[in-house]
Amino acid sequence: MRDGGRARQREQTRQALLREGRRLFATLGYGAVGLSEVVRAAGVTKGALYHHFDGKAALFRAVLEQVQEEVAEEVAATADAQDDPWARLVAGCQAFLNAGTAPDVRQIMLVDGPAVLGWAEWRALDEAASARHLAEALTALIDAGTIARQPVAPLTHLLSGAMNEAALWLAGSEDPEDLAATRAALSRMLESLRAA
Amino acid sequence: MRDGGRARQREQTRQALLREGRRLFATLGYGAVGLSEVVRAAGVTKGALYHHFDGKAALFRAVLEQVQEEVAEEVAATADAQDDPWARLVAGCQAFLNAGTAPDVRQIMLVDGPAVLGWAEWRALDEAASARHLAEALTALIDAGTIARQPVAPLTHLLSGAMNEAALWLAGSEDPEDLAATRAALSRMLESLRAA
DNA sequence: CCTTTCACATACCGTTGGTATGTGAGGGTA
DNA sequence: TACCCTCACATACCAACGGTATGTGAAAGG
Repeated sequence: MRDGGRARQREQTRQALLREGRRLFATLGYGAVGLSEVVRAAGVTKGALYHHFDGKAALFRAVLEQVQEEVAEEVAATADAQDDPWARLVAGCQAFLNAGTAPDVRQIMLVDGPAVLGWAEWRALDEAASARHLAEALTALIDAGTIARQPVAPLTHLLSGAMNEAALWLAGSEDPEDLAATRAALSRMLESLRAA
Repeated sequence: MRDGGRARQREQTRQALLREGRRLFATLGYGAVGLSEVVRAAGVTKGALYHHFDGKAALFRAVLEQVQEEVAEEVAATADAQDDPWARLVAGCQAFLNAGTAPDVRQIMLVDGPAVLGWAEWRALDEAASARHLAEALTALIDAGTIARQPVAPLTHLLSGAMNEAALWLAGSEDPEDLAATRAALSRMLESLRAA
């Protein structure tokens, strides 16, 4: 009775499951995490977990959505700080490179995501969260004549894949020079799109 | 006594496990495949599987190595048919795009691979099988002055990731126009590297 | 022919994801 | 305030799976 009623407690439990699930999925990987560990860390039982989520994969999906939202938000914030559409594209891409090197993002979003949910569903989530912004930015640049007119979907996937893999590599790299070199190479890649 | 001795039978059993494992991993995905299904399809028991492999992940690793060898061989063959170093790079990249759309390659090498073996080990295998060739081709082109001098590792990962994701997308795409558009976009990307 | 080895088969175990059922504290209603 | 229904879990349980320990019969070696 100290704080709010049932709804309060419900949300609190759900957040605890998401928090501990995310932490364990990120550190151990999806396959190596047992639900017993998750519920023990969250201070509840399996009954609570199955009351909030449909199963292990559903919990992971909820965690993944949360991670993707955070990444998309960070990328969008960085991009929107720029005025020029072209500068927004470049800044957004580099912001994604940064975000992708975080351990949570790396393991949950880039490594386990496609395998657990299947590539198609993972793609749908990624599309809704961040790839859509990339496609929109490219479309705007094409309409403005900055980039040669061409189908955006292939370009989106090529760039998205390039950044995903690069982020994965950078996350395991110790040489800080690699980040600068990758940014430079990515910039050159993007720059090549400007000419007709 | 009809055919060769033990060694013959041994190899036969091993190949049967690899064949059925590959088929099931490709169609159902690693997580959805039970070892009982594999051994039943191969006509042996779990004893045989654990006599040949250290476990489920080891079987998957052996299957993955086989898939990667095939892809690398196909890519190398296509590339080596070209005389010009630049033409070899372009032909090799497009051959990889083709190979990556095969269902086996898609599921085993691109989706489950990183999650099952971990990204680092998956990368090591990929490096040994195909990414090394890409890096060598880029190095040769840099030494020849065709591409501006720059670190090859970032470039390799950007291109490798771009092609992986593109292949994944193309595998699920129904529009045959997408393949042509992707090849065109990839060609433009590669072309952009020529200028200094 | 005898023995050893090898390539499996059989039987079994612990753990894990998932389910079915119990329960006690809200919280609306009279 | 007494009642009671609902909801947010806890408890108890199960089937299936990966993995292991042990048995076995045929092939190689002497």
